[in-house]
Amino acid sequence: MKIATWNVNSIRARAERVEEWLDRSDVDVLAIQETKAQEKNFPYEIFDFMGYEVAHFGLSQWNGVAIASRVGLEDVERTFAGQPSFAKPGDTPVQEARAIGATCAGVRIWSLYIPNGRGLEDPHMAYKLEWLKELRSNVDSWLSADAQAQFALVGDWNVAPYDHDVWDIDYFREHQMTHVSEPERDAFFAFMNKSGLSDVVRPFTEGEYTYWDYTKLRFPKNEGMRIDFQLYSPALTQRVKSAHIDREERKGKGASDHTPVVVEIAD
DNA sequence: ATGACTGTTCCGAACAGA
Repeated sequence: MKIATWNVNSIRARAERVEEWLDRSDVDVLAIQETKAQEKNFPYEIFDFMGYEVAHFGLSQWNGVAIASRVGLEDVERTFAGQPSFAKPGDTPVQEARAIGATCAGVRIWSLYIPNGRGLEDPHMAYKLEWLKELRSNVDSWLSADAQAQFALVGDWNVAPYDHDVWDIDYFREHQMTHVSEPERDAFFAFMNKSGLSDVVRPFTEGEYTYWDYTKLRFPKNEGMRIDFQLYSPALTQRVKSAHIDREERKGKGASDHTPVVVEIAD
């Protein structure tokens, strides 16, 4: 079984590319982030046509996550327990469309779009860190209920865990950029070090990126970042056969700025 | 080429991404 995650940066703008990619990638489950669509605008027909069931969670033109599967799609959950809300001062707090879970062929899949911290001192950074903390508390409760649980947390984590996960760490430090700060990295590594999950893609793809900014010719120069991950529970990690990052999909006109990350597990 | 982006909203400037 193949499980993929892909931040598509608008499902409507990317409809044709998503359909073509599903056709050639032969994945069984695709976790999607940044659909940028409300429910009524989601192009369900693409997935019907390609033989996938799909569950979407979208509240506005921002965020939006989905899971498409051709091996079953059960027990869909929108938001995780205790998922933090965000509100601008004076506005009503809202749980944003950043997490959707479903069980596909016995594997619990979560498609996740971790908040962008925006700036090291920005209120969104505290939101991001709290969001990761609450997510990990769910992981701990799932594993304490069943140490053999098979689940996958996949998506756009908006964290570059190691210095070599960005093209030039000095550039990031000089510009006081997010994604590489110690608190963000601590929050990310806690999923491995404290909760026992595994980044199952890195061993097969070290040195590769998953994202390249549209500006400044970042892709042709291969000035990218590794920020999209698949983190698996211990029992699911045992089933991993291989993984790859589909750099080809970033090429050409009309590509997303992120590219798909694919894992194959034993049936 | 001495700079070079993409998307949504409801028609053009604001916002967001990272």
